[in-house]
Order: sequence, then C-alpha cells, then structure tokens
Amino acid sequence: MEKSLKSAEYARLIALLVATRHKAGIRQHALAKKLRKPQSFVAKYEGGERRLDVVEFLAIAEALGADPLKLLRRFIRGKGQ
Amino acid sequence: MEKSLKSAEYARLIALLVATRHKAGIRQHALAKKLRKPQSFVAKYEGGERRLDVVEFLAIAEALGADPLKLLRRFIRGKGQ
DNA sequence: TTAATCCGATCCTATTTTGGGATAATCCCG
DNA sequence: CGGGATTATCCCAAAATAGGATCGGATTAA
Repeated sequence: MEKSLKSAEYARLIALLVATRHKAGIRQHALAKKLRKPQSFVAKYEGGERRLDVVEFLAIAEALGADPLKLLRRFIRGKGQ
Repeated sequence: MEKSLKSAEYARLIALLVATRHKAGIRQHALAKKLRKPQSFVAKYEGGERRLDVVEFLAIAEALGADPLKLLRRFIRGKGQ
C-alpha cells in the first residue's frame, strides 16, 4: 500500500467528491458550514492537501445529499481503467 | 463534523475491521505484509491511534478478502444505535 | 523450569500533516 | 472594467504519523 494522498487513486476519489458537489450546486463555504468546518478545510481536501478518513467521507457525502455507498461503488468501479 | 479518530463512529469502524481480520484468521503481521507496512501500522489503526482514509480502507478490506462495499454497508447500517 | 516463539501493544522521536483565520488569487456577471 | 462571490494559498504552532525496537503476556517445546 502506497501513500494515499498523492496517489492517482486518491485524486479520483477527490474528483468524484468535487463533481458531486458541483452537481449539487453547493459552494465550498456552504458545505463547510454544514460540516462545521472552515472553508479552507474543504479547499484543502479538494486540493489534495489533506486526507479524508472514512468517517469524514461519509459525513461529506451526506452533506452533499449523495449516497455514500453509491459514491464508493462508482469509485471502485473506476479502478483499473 | 467532529474529530473522527476518537469518535464512537470510528471505534465501530475499527471494530468491524478487527472482527473481519479475526474471522479471516489473519495476524497483524501477515496483514501488514500484504499491505507492505510494518506490524505497528496495523496495531495503530486497530488501536485507534491512526486514522484510515478511504483508499486505505479499501486496501485493507481487500487484503482481508472482504468486500469493501459490504463492510461499509454494515458500518452505515449500524449507525444511530 | 527455562527457553524459544508468536502475537499484539507501546515506546521513541524525527518527520509530516493538520487547523483555521487571514489574505491572495480567480472567477463571473452586469 | 467593477466588485462581490468563490476558491486557493499562507503561516506556523500544534497534532499526528512512520516504523524499527522493545515490552509483556500467552503458548509450546525441550
């Protein structure tokens, strides 16, 4: 297992979250507010400056109105391609 | 969103991974080897000393021969109790 | 009993990452 | 352009992490 943060894998995960946020029409600041975090928190994980753990991922997916399981499924499906 | 690491949420996630490892009859050292990490890596995340990000979670589930989606589903279902 | 393993938890500390307010840079629309 | 909205970056003290070494308990062998 390589370091996650700078991996292509991780970049895909982030891209998925960013795309989901865009589709939901939610701004970083608004998402951050839902999460009770500063906007820089969102900017950092979206920019690959900070790792997201599993629990955080779930909280973010929910805040975006997305189904965490579907997101993860899409992520897994996108492997190897 | 509270800090993940010491949360009850996180404890449940870890418990799930530990139980899965036990059922699979795999030792920390063996799992660590599959992950190309030292045994202390496994001991730490199982002991709640270290956060697991999504990519790591997937790698661990696979190394344990478990379906990551099923694991996550069980985790999510166990919420709110 | 003593020794040898095995297993997992803990130690140590240099290195890396993170928190979050402030500020800078971009974007976008009129 | 103007300038508000949105996102990215800065700063750096504090917190988290890496991973080899070591510890202690449990089990087994000699």
